[in-house]
Amino acid sequence: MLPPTTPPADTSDLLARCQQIAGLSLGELATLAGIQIPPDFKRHKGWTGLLIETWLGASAGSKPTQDFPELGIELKTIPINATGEPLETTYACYAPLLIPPGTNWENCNVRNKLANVLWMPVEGERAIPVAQRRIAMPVLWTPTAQQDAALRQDWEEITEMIVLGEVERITARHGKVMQLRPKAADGSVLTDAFGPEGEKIKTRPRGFYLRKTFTGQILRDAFAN
DNA sequence: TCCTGATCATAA
DNA sequence: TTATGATCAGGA
Repeated sequence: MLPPTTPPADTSDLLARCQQIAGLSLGELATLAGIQIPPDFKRHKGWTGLLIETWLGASAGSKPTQDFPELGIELKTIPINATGEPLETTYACYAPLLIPPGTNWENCNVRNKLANVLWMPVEGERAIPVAQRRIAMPVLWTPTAQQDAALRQDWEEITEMIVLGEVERITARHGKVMQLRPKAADGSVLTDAFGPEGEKIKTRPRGFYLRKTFTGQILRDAFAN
């Protein structure tokens, strides 16, 4: 078995590829793809995501679009424990701090990113050697009306603060299901934002993240019944 | 123990 | 510099 060389033709093709790798270990998939296996993720934080991308035929690169543009689907690998609960929050997307006029929940990037997400849960407990961690069953998710409303509420609260020049007051405690946190190589990276008096300020770049309680519910719902 | 803020690697 | 892929790790 080798990784695909073309993008999936359609959604069922994509799901078929997921089924092919479900149950396999990261070590098996990496070896088959000719990819080196790191001892841990201290210096390889996105390794699992990139490995799964190659096995599903996602277009590489760091474009602010979905992983499967023609299918309108975003891929997210998510580390889980033995109970199937998320071990980490999920990065959604980069958060613009100079928000163009006319931006609203309906047309914002984060909603577009989360409209259709293919969740690929992967065993992530640090006690399990990287090579032995297995891929779980995929979950193709679209927010319910309730979930969309919850995301919208958090987005509007956070975005309003950004627009009002209060980005420095936003902490990870804001937002019931989605939060804003630093997203950069380190604390020295700065980008433009607005301050309280409408002046330009420099601040750490931020990203939107989904809380574990939220993603945990998505996974639980998918396997309920 | 868990969460927030910090951090690591890479591409264009 | 922006943006992708995320996980790390120490203080609350």
